[in-house]
Amino acid sequence: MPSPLPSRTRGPKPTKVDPDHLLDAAQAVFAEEGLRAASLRAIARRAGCDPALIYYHFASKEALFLALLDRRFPAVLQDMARLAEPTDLRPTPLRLWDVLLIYHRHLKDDPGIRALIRGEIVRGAEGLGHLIEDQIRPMIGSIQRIFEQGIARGEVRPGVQPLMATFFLAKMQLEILDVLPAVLPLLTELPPEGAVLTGMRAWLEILWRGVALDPAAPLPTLPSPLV
Amino acid sequence: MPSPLPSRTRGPKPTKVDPDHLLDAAQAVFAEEGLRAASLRAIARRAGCDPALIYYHFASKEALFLALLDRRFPAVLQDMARLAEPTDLRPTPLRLWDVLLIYHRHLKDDPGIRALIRGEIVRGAEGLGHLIEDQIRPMIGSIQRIFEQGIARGEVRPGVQPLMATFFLAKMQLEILDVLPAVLPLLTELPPEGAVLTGMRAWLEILWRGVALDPAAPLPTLPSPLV
DNA sequence: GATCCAATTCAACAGGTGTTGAATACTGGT
DNA sequence: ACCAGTATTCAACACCTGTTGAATTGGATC
Repeated sequence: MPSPLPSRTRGPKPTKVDPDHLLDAAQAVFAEEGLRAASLRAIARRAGCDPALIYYHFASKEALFLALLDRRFPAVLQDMARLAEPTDLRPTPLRLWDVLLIYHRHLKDDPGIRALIRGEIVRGAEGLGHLIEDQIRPMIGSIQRIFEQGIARGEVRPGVQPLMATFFLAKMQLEILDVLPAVLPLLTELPPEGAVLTGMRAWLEILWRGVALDPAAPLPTLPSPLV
Repeated sequence: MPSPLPSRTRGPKPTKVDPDHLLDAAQAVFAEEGLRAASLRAIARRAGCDPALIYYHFASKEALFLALLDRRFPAVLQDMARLAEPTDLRPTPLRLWDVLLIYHRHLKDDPGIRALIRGEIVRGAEGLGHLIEDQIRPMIGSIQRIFEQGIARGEVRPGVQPLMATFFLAKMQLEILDVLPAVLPLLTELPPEGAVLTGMRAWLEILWRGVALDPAAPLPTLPSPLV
């Protein structure tokens, strides 16, 4: 026995750890710990592999995070773009409600990405330039267009600035998804379960009355999200 | 010369480093780096002293942060309580505008505290219990009362839920202070200087029309903040 | 002048971080 | 049977973190 101990743990596993599985783990850890506090070791532990393996699939921690975003954003962007098509002639409040539903559908379970859109995108993370250009700006453009079409169709007050309204609509929805379920039970006796949906309806009602040309007109019934 | 070198750097400085100066430095670093990333070494560097000195005045990093909050909150709370007194018979939109102005005045230069109110308060930081009980809950209560009084006075729609409206009003103001100056130049050619005030006015206009009993009534002129 | 205390720094600790180079094992092709 | 390539781990690097105990100094008090 010349060699001290032939270790048997190295080499490929019976079932490969594909990059998508790593992204799942990363998403979960980012969600729990926050962006900065999430460590590669924690992510690797979650994925059941060694931290070094992450570097086999991704160039760095930042690249891992960017890959996470690149996986999620296109679907949101696409949904939003479809919603903004001028051939959609439904009442504007219904379309705005759909904006909220799209966020709800795609971002409900991904606080990491919400945190990014929320603010992390502003300061730092140099590699984000392409994301802002390719995904976020068009997404905002889509919502903005819904407001513009609403003005043209005589449903929205002409005094409303579409970009501001977009900012308000989207930002608040992120807050509703993020903190309302945590904050509402702190302030009332309400259970957190219905908090998000309650908040969304209350928000759209106030926002719509705020921007509508005829605020006295009744809101159409807002369908619940499909679960 | 028996001793190698009698160091002359130790001992009290000619001018004492008082705890308030440490808090100033801490606030600045928390603002720039974010809560988690702000290191005691960076704070000490900013304050021009050794990291260990921080432990002479504060028990831990968390205690330092809590002291920072305890220094800022009472003034906000007091302003808000005064504003909510039922003897204030000015039009409700003017009072809501004052809510925004109070946030603007006290939190404009303190992103660390804004970040805390925004979300950090939810997850983690065990020592925050007393703050929520003593400062934040009464603060929210004050705003809520303004809405309730507005309903009683026939200015606000009775359908409006005061707590939800409070959440929307305050949350959005934090977003306006926080990200609007950074995000607006990214999306338009507008300079960041006027972004906050423009955003605040646009926000109050939409929110007020959204909650007013008579949304057609014109907004009173909103005074600019005193700088 | 000796003594005490408050204020400050130094040097180190233990632990965590992102990252890398080398070693290893399995698989498929020739 | 060899070889190449792919996927995986190990062990270490340099650095940063919050925190602490001991050492030091200056001023006030006795």
